[in-house]
Amino acid sequence: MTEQPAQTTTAGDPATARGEQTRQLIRDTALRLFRERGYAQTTMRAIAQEAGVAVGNAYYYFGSKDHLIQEFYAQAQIEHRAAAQPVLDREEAFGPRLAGVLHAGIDVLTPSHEFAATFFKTAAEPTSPLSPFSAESSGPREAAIDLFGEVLTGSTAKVDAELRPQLPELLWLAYMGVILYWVHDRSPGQTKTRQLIDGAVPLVDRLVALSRLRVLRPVTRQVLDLIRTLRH
Amino acid sequence: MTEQPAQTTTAGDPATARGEQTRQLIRDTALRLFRERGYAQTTMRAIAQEAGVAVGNAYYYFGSKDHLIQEFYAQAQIEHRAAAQPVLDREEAFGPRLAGVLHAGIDVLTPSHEFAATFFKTAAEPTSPLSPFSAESSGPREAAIDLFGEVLTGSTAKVDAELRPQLPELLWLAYMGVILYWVHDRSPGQTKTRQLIDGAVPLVDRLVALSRLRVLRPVTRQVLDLIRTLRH
DNA sequence: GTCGGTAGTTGAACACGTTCAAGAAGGGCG
DNA sequence: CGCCCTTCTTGAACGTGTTCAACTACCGAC
Repeated sequence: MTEQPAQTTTAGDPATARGEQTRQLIRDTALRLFRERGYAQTTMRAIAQEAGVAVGNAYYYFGSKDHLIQEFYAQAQIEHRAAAQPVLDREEAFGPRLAGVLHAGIDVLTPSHEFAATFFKTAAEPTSPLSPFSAESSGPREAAIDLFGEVLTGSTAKVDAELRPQLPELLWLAYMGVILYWVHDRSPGQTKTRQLIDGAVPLVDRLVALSRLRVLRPVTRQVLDLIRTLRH
Repeated sequence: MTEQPAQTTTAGDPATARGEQTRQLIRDTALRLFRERGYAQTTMRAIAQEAGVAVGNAYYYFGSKDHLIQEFYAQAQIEHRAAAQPVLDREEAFGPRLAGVLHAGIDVLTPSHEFAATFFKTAAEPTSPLSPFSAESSGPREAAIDLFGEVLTGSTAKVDAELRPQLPELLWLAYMGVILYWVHDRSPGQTKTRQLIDGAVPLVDRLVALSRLRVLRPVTRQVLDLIRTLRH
């Protein structure tokens, strides 16, 4: 609450300084209210009032209510990366690394399960900047794909040479599938999602290993060709 | 436009007669405007005005604007069924039957591509009655699953006995995946989606055939166990 | 210090989805 | 014909996300 005239955050912050505090204040207030009351129940007026600013001020920093969700995205991605670090340090085999990173992602999201469920509708709209496939989301998305790249590069797994460059993105896609399941998961504590991860990872692991077999080469190539055709 | 006091539609219509005409008028007007202007751009006031009724009247028949989408669902499912019939009559092999039914589904949806893209956001919300997984959508959903059941039962394909009962629902799930891709497909005429179908069907076909091999039995069983655990 | 311009801030106003108290229409029954 | 009850219809009013013209705070230039 006390005045903080000097920039105390990391030096060289590229953001223009003046409104940065207000921006963060609005963002933090919004994310807190989203968690407390849910997305639909949190009005822009409530966010503004709670943050002690005018409604229009929130719109100066965030183009719409939806854009506040993108802040949630970015933060979740950062926390996911941090939560995954111990796993990447500890595990060497591909399977445990993948499982660990997937579990870490769900760990991070769990406190926001109810809230996330309601807001994922916005993310699903293709034209929305909130879509995980959109250009506006490319930052967090690429960071996430890189994370799955690390799952791979740090592991002892031997992967088909053609498959390898595609695999991080495919694993990210699988992660999106896990999240889609998680969002719909009404089991207590989302236990089912954990079972999905533990059940699917060994299958993926086996599939990746099989992709190197000579007999399966044609199939592998067929699948990869299809994927290359389909991705943008 | 002329008065039509007597019930001229199929006799024994279970709906209460009085407001049925109004209901259909509102529904048809809404679906037309959705196609013409898009979902977000069509206001409830516009629907009411165009249909010549009061705004509140639309809410007497449809709980919300979203509920009008469910009408679209139902209609699309019926048209899909009809469009699939020739394929089911003509083809015998599993692959062509599946491909034909998938293409028929996209055929039916194509005129509404833009509109569908915007409204799928609502469908993605788990708590929404519009979710394809929701109880309220069980009618169209089960009809769709049955359609894929017909793809299977009418075909000459030999399927693993354990897999068979699960397969229709899995094929429907794959169809949902195709639609998800189609919604995001920005290629002219959604050509990419057609390529997805033509590329993925042979793989599914091969996979289904392989499921019977003794060597792959453990994997098949593992996958089926996982699915059984996960579905509700 | 004063001026000018940019960055930041305000809150009333707008369009929308939705609700609801009030009423109209219709039909069965005496 | 008059009565009552259900079904249907109305449109003003509410709360929401969003916009925007006006205003204020700050900072460098002279």
